[in-house]
Amino acid sequence: MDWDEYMRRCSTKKCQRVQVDESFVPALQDDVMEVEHLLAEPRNDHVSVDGILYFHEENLGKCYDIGNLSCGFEFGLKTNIGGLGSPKTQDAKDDLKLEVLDGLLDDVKIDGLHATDAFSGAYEDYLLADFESADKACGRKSGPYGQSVTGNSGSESHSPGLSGSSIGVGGTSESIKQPIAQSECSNDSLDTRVTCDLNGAFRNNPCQPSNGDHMHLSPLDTQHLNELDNDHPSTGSIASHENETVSAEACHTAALREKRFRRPTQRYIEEFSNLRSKEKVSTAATKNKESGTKLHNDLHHIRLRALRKIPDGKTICGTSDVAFPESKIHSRHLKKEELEYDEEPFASESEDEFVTTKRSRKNDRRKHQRMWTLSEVNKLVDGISEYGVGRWTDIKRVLFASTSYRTPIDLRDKWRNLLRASCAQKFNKKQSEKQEPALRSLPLAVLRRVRELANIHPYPRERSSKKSCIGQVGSLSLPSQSSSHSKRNVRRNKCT
DNA sequence: CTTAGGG
DNA sequence: CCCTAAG
Repeated sequence: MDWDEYMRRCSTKKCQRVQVDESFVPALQDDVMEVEHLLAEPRNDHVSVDGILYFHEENLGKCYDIGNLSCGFEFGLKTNIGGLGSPKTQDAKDDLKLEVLDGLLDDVKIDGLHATDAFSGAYEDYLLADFESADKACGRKSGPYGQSVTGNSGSESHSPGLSGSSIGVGGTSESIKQPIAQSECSNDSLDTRVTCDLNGAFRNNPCQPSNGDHMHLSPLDTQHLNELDNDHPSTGSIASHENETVSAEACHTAALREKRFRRPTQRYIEEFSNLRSKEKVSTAATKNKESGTKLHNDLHHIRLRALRKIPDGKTICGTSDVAFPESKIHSRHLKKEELEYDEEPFASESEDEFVTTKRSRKNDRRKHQRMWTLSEVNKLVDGISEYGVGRWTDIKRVLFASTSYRTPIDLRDKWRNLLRASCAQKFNKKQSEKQEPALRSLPLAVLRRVRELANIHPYPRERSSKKSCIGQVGSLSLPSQSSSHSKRNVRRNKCT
């Protein structure tokens, strides 16, 4: 009954690509039971959309059940929202529904992957990156989100059992590899390709005419998809979609149009990701944010992919420096970003979204320098006071989990600089009033905390030069950890 | 892999 | 911020 919970789960499972299948069923057993009830033949213990859609495809005569299923979803959502008594019933419902669909979509993806190991890598990425946009492409012009799902499942869920059908999948995978190879513009090509596939599936699917059954998904989801797209919040177009039943031809022509001029530029990609991360912070309802984050991450993924395909950073086309601030091709960084990209939820500290790109392109080591904000410094200091100096990885994991930049090394460097700054300030204050540029924006509160911590956790080697500083600061409650005791001892004491 | 230290 | 050496 807990649909809210269910949908939340659906959307949060998004990134855990493989696990979804296992955890899906047990976690949501109660809810799933309803679905099963609606279906005439629940498919083993694997009750995901895949099963549903597969069923939908194979049992042509029972499309009605799908309609029922949709109704079931609708009903559940409605009742749920009603219970909440939210004034924004429509919007909320919209969100929730999208999340459901989103989660379901992911399941479809996963099943497709299971079915086709051969190209799982490319395929997975492709799906993750472009599934939504593809659906958008079709959904916006043609309507039912459900159609998109159906189409995809038609080409994918076939493969495991049926011998001949794997051709379709193979074809798909083949066609996607090429766009990916085109690196930066992969988004575009993939979109159109997927759209085509979808259309093919539609046309071949005898159930297609019956899509009026779950047509009621269309208007709202269309709207939502447009919002997701968020480039053009097409409020007007929704009305036009409202009452018309879109035909398959319409979808087809729409797809063709998409193919012709939908070409996301790099600027689009970048703006998109930035916008996403910014807006999510301020406006977005919490429900929406998973989807948005995913989209954002997808874009990020695309970018990474694009970067990887290019042998040398310099060969990226001219605008790349603007589009990809962190486009320095450095294996270490790529690896790191890739590792952490999925835990990068629209950096809640996107205040510091700007990257200081003052230095330009060439042979510049500090290509993506990011200014440390006050909040970051505070977090760092907190972390140090909690974990001690030297546990940079821990600090990063706990306090900087949301900021994928800022490696543990960065934290350490920053701390080093902070120490230096605090020392310098002390020093300068004593000597003269002239301030070092380093501590211009450093509030005294932070400075004091830094100094305290500097007393408690002497920093390696810095001590020699620092000792003079902190010695003057006054030994707060330090017995005598001065010289002979190395910092290691201090740390060990703290640990144990 | 993580940290320290130096550039 | 980057690189390298050391544990």
